[in-house]
Amino acid sequence: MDEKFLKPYSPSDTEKRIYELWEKSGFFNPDNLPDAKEREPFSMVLPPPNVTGTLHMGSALMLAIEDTIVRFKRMRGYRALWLPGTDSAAIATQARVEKNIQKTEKKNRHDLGRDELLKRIDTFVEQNKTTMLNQMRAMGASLDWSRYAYTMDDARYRSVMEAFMRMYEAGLIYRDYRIVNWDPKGQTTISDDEIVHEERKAKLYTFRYSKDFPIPVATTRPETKVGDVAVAVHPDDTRYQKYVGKEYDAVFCDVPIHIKIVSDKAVDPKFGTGAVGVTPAHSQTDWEIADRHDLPHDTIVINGYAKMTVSGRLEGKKVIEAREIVVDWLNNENLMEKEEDVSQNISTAERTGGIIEPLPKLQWWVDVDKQFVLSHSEIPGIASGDATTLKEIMRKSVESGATTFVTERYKRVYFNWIDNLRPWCISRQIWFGHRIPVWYKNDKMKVQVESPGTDWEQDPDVLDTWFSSGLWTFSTLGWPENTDDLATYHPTDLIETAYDIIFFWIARMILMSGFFIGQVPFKHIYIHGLVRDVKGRKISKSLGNNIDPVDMADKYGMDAVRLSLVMGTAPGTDSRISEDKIRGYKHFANKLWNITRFILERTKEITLAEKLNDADANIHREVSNLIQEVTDDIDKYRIHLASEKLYQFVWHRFADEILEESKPILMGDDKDARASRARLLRETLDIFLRLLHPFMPFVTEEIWQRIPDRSEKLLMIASWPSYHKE
RNA sequence: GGGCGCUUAGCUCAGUUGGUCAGAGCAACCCGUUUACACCGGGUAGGUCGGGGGUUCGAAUCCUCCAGCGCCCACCA
Repeated sequence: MDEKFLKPYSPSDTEKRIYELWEKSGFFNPDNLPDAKEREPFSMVLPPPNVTGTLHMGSALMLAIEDTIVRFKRMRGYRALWLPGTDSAAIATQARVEKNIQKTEKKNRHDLGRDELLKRIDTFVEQNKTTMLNQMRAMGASLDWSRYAYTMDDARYRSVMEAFMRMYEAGLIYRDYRIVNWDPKGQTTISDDEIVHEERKAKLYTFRYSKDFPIPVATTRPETKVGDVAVAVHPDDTRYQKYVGKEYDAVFCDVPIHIKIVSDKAVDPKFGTGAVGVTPAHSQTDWEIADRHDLPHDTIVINGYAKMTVSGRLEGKKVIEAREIVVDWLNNENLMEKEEDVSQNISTAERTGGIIEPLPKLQWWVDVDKQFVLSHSEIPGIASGDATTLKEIMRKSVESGATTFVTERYKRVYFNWIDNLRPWCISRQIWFGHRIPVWYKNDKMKVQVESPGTDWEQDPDVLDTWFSSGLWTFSTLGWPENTDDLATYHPTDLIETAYDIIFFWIARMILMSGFFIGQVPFKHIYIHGLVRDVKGRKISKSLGNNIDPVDMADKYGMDAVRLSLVMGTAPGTDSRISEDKIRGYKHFANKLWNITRFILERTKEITLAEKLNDADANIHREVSNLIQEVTDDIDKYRIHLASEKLYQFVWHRFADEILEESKPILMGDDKDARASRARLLRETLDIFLRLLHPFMPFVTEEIWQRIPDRSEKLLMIASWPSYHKE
């Protein structure tokens, strides 16, 4: 017996060495697996972590689940590909770098210029990337590094440009002047789903524009009222019918305004006074009302820095200051009728926390409702050559079952989102990202990747990071080229990700994959929940409750960290992590270590029986049932149950009972019983190592490398145990 | 306003198509150090599975109502 077994299992002496053994074997690349060509493919892309920092427990959970599945599939004989990558996370990354520079050098991005800022970002990204890839290795992730992709690398750049061009040619990408979600803090537009609503207390003011104005209106944003062009009332509201169509002039806080009374069904007669001051340039709803009534849209009174642009006492004031000034003015003029406290949802930018200022801007959009002809379609319900829409692709892909949610309820969440989907704003006023391939000269515009000539100016904006992420399942496999990888591994079999990016990412991948290759991007969607701290709180920097997975692995071993994340964590539900939990699973790794020691020690001088006796055959059947259940569980992605069953059986059935009762047998006089039991124990150990390997790859491989009679050299590619159907 | 969930032992949660599903881990208490492991073993705890009603031969598991809690979406100014 290997002398190592005489001491407790030491993860820190083991993990790095074992990972190198795997990586050097070349079998992370499925094409190197024995008889690769005969194997059925299984593929999965890693949701690329943002290069903004280091891995957190959420990423660790994701890696643990995915690695467990891909190791299982590999052992089951699949040509298993797990494709690694990292994400540039445009806005988040640029914001981080800008902040650092602001702090250390007191410079903003304009002081540096576009080229210099991008250089700085590249340096930052390189550093983080190295750290993160090493962390993924530390997790034991059996990723095929030969296919590593980064959202901003050359191959992905080509895919993104190609995608933009094709969508533009199909008329799905267009440029439009309309209200956008402007983030004054990040100085960029963001899409609807990058908004986070925060409930805050606000005051609702009821006032009149002037003494002779007939209708009082209510607002939470008095400062925008200098941009009003109309008052809208509900068509059925009898109180105000007589005023509809009338026009009034007033000077509101030094600003001359012209107000027309219109009737529009978007107005709720029961809210406030039943009359809305219409501010087309600073409200989505109002912009649409203005559209319907042919009102002017160009009454911009707030700029991109959230400051007032009108002249008079409000000039240059921040919106918050302007609000107070307007309120004072209304009170002084006796125009204020009521002030009441209300709570309202305020829109903030997910990445920067800035309060969104709706502003009209000329931006690029993806039209999800426009019809186009999908020339090639493998999506059930849409035939090749059918006219369809992006929204329909998203709907049919899931409705038809071509792609399924492992946790059924997320299907309804997904449909709910599609139903509310509006045009997707894809241009961002930042510098880090894929620059929009559009060129301008005077009032001419060309859409192409290469510059049309020296006197043409490229659009300064870059694409929403989710635009390129949406291509991920196929851009990583070589699209737009017709590669073998694409033919072999797409659609991918599984996507595994957190529920907070179903809309950002899952839906966009379905959209993009459907449009560009007429396929679903993946057959199954496994959604995992958030990892919370021991008190159930979200893990965040400000709370300082982050537990670093690699730190924990240094203390307790990565197998323990992985088990603590996976055990009892049902798909789609949040879980809690604590150091105590991790410590507990370290004990399990050691238990397995000692089980091995016991078996090797106690059976080394016994010649194994040819055949199991009846008692041992019964135990073998028990083990066989376990194999069946565990296999079935993992096949159905119930890895939380599979791991618990294994833990339970190995420790409390096998070690506590079977090994205990084996002691007298192995030391007894019955030679046949001894031989039979020795064989049972050796075989069962072999089976356990295989079954446990996907969950705790390091300790199982380490043991495997040290047992004398193993049939296959590397546990990582050993075959999954078979079982007899009852 | 719309949607999705949660409520099971002190704590954290499992419970897959309704029938050994009333469970696990941790914590607690008692006992044990005969050589695999003290990173251990044995034992103990009695939770009417949030509440009411219903379907069923049978429900934690399906339906309905009620009470708490959470999340997501939404242009109520």
